[in-house]
Amino acid sequence: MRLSRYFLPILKEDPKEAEIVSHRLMLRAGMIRQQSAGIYSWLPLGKRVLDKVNAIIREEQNRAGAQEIMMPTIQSADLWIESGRYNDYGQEMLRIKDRHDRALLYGPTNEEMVTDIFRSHVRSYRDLPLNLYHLQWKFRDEVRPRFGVMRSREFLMKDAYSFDLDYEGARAAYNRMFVAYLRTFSRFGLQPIPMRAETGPIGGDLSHEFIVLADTGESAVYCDRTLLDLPIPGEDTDFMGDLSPIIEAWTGAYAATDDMHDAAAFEDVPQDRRVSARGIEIGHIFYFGTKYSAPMRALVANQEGEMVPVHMGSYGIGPTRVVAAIIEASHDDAGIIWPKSVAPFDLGVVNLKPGDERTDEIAEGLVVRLERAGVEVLYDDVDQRAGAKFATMDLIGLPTQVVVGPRGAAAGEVEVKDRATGAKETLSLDEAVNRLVHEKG
RNA sequence: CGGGGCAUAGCGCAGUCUGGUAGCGCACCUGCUUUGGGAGCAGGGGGUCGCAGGUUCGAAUCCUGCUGCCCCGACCA
Repeated sequence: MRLSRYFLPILKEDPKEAEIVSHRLMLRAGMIRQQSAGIYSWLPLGKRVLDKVNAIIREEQNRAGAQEIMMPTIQSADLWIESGRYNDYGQEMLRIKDRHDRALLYGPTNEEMVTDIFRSHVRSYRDLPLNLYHLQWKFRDEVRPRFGVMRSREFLMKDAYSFDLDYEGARAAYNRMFVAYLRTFSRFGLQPIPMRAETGPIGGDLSHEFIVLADTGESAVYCDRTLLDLPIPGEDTDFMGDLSPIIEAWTGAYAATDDMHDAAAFEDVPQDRRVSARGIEIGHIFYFGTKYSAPMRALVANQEGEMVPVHMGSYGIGPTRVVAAIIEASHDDAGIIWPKSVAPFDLGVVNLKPGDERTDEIAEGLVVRLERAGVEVLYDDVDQRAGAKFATMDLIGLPTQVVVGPRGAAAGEVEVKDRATGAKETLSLDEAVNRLVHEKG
């Protein structure tokens, strides 16, 4: 992609409304635009990151046996009246009337709807376990949206919903999502810490929040340092097998958010292992049993032929929030530093002197070779001074920058710079291509 | 929802107190020079001053009402 043709409205100055670093950098890097309080458009650069995040989520959900569906944003109030939540949910629910004066709502979550889908198609325990997930926009009419997409009113949400015959089955489903979450967040370059959580309005009695530590986190969190060193379950994890040893390892040490904190229990953690920090919640998983299946009569026949309500769980990740969390965890004074897995482009090629025959030839040849090899390249062919180009590249945070200047071009050399470390290396064209294609691989 | 604040060009701001034909920096367009860390000079384009009323010969400025947005707190993925 040529930068001269790319819609990247970067800002040199800090927008005054942005208080936290991720919000500021997302606006400055031209990733998002606020349309209304807590409602954002995603511009090309931001959209690319969001797509990468979603792709990883899908891979790991599918790996864990979940199946993707898509449910509407607009729901009928009827289902919510049935579950009893229409009155309970309160002002956060955006309620709408259609032209026939029928009560609709913009979905804040989808337990009722997925339960309806389930009950209308599944009759037997033989069809279980089942896990359906979707990625969809949700709306919660927060009293005070803030921090950009970290706490917006409209936000993208991946929600998975599991259906099992009994508690044991549901527990296994919960464990599968638990492991999938560890893998997912790890692939974002984040270090997830599962913490026991309150179940809130979703209900239920088994719940974990996945927290990443960040100075700007919304809540105080406390945990045992050993959790920071646990190995992430590998790609070869057998999701059909017994995952409980993994879960036990990850839930054995102390970890709690502010509202669940037990100061006395925390005292039992050796002093040098106590971590007291701030955290961002990027995922939340619940087991809630028959809370919805019972009132909504989502019943299946068990082996004895009795109709029993299914045991359910729900498992959320907010991709839009995740993008902000990644920036909170990975940036410096110059801008964003994307982990390779979610970077909007693999690398940027900076042509320091567009219009110079030799420099253009080297830079464009490099771009073509890299793109043919499947590398995603943002090619800065804009006629600007070097300083401005470097500042832009640093701001948007592509993991690697390849600088092609007239001096190096004459010698057939380019400079490869690592955004995170700042390390620069001068390489021949062929060396650079080999290296960069290999790193992408 | 309690408390505080802001609204003037794409962005950041001055002008409002004390009414008199709307300004600065960045960005944008043209030209020349410049060219390895956000260039310089010259010229140029762009604003119903959030909206609606009112006062006045005259309102960005004074008065009334409304709307939007931000910050602190309570609440939340």
